[in-house]
Amino acid sequence: MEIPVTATGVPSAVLVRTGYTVSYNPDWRIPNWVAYELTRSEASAHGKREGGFEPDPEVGRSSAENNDYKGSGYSRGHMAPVGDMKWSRKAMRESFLLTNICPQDFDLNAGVWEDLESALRSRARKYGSIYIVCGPVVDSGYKTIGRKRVCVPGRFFKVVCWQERGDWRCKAFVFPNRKCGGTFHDYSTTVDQVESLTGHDFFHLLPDDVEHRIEAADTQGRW
DNA sequence: CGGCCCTAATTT
DNA sequence: AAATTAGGGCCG
Repeated sequence: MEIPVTATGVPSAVLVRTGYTVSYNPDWRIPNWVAYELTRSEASAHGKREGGFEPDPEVGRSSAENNDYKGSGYSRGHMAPVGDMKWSRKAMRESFLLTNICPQDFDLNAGVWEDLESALRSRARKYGSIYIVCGPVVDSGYKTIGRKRVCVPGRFFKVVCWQERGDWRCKAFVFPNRKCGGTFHDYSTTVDQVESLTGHDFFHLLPDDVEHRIEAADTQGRW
């Protein structure tokens, strides 16, 4: 359900992990998207943050390295967050692979981005499984950092869908890659808009009429 | 405070 | 060289 159809013409190596699936872009050295289902029990797990950032051996030389991020002015921002992987030590460890990481502004990472992650865990605990996809929005002429020329995204998206009282619902967000004021609600948009920005097709397993209806609707304020 | 990170120093 | 420890900054 959560696995998108990747935009055509975009380099992609799909890697299936314990807690998430990633479409890795070997040219950009960052993911195209990261997708996973977050269940009620997974979102209820808690424990010590454990693990360290490391290159992904599964993609060989195309992996970003820690040196690329060092002193770059950007943090190593998780796409599938550690906080959503605490139900398994292996899943937690795998979340630190640099194929799951993007150069992200420090204050965005620790600010509204983290806030949204936390809010989604709450929703999963309250309503059951939710399906989460997130990743970068890369503009032409993007900046890079490090020897491996790791792409610095201009924006980040996060789209989610879930079933509530028998109805499918979804929400979408886009954040600029810098300190974002306000709350994550201020960055709400439509799934259609994110599809337009990225070229990916989200939640394509939904019945066509449902997909068409809810992905066009801006659901701001309606959780 | 706990959570997202960072760097430097120290140990092995 | 690699792992661990200690300390710092920012956010909500």
